[in-house]
Amino acid sequence: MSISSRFSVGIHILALLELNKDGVNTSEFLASSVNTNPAVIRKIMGMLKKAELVEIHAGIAGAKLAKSLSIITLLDVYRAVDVVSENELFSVHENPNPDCSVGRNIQESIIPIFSNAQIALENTLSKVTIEDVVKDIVQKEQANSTK
Amino acid sequence: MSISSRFSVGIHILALLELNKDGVNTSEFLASSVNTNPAVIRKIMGMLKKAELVEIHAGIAGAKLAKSLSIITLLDVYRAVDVVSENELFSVHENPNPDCSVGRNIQESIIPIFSNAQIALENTLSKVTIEDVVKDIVQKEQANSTK
DNA sequence: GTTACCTGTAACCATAATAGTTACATTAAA
DNA sequence: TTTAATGTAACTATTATGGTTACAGGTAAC
Repeated sequence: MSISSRFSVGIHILALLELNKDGVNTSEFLASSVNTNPAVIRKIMGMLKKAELVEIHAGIAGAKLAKSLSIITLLDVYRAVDVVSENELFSVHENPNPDCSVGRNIQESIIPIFSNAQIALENTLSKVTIEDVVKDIVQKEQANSTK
Repeated sequence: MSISSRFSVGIHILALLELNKDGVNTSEFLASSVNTNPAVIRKIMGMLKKAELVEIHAGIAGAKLAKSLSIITLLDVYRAVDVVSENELFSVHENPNPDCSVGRNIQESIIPIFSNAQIALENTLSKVTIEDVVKDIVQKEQANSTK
C-alpha cells in the first residue's frame, strides 16, 4: 500500500503559500491549485496548523507560513499530516505461535530492522526543506520560460 | 497507512523453513506458527515461489528454501510479496492545476525526493539477510534458555 | 446589527486493500 | 483408488482514503 497523498498535498500547500505569499490563500484558492475539494484542504490545513507550520484563523480568509521556509523539512510535513505513525510503517503479524521458536522470537527480531528502514526513509525526508522544493519549482519555471 | 504484514509473514516463513529444514513444512504447519489460515500461507508461498525463493510442488507436502539463506535479503522478500510497487511507496496527488506554477511543477519536483526516500528504505532492507534473522532468533533462544 | 464570506467540522459515500474463510479442482504418493 | 497436500477462486468484514455536502461559528465590511 501507499503512503497517503495528504503528504504530497501538504508539500504543495506550503510551497504555494510561499510563492503566493502576497495573495490571499483561501482554502478555495489552494484547492483549485491542488485540484480537489476545499474541505479536503481545510482538513489538511488543520493538521499543518496543529504542527505549527501554518497560521490560519477561523473567519479570516487566507493562510500564511508560520515559520521560515528553510527550517520546514519534508519530515515535519510528513509527521504533521499523520501519514505514518511512529514505528508503524511496516506492520507485523500479530500473535505468532509462542510454542514455536520462530513464533516466539520473530517480532523482536524483525521490529528493530523495520525501525531502521523507517528511520533511513525519514532521515532522507529530513534533509529536504520546503525552501528546496520552492527553489526547484522556480528553477523549473525559468527553464520552461526560456524554451 | 502501513505496509502489509505479508512482508513479515514472508520473513517468518523463510526463517522457519530453515529452522525446520528437516521437517515437513506444509502450509498447515507454517500457518500454525504464524497463527493464520493455511490458505493465507499458500497465497504468500505462491509469491515466494514465483520469486524463486522457495520450492514447492502441487500435491507434494512441504516446502524448502530454493537458495542459500545468506543470499536471500529482506529486500528480496519485500519485492516478492509485492507490498510496495516500484516507486510507489508515496502517492502523489493527481491532476494538479497546470495553470498554477506550483501545480504544473510539483509532481516533477517531489517524485525524485520520494524516490530517494524509498531507495534509502530499500537499501536498508537489502543489507539484512534471512540468515541474519535466523541467527538472531537462535541467539535469542539461547539467551532465554540460560535464564 | 446585519450581511457576506471564510474557517472548522461532522456526517456520509464510493472505492480499494487487507486479512481471513470456505470450498474445491488439481496433483502426487501410498 | 484412496489420501492428503497444493493452487485458486469466491466471498466477507474491516479499515483507510479521498471526496462531497452541509452547516455551525467567527470576523470584517457595510
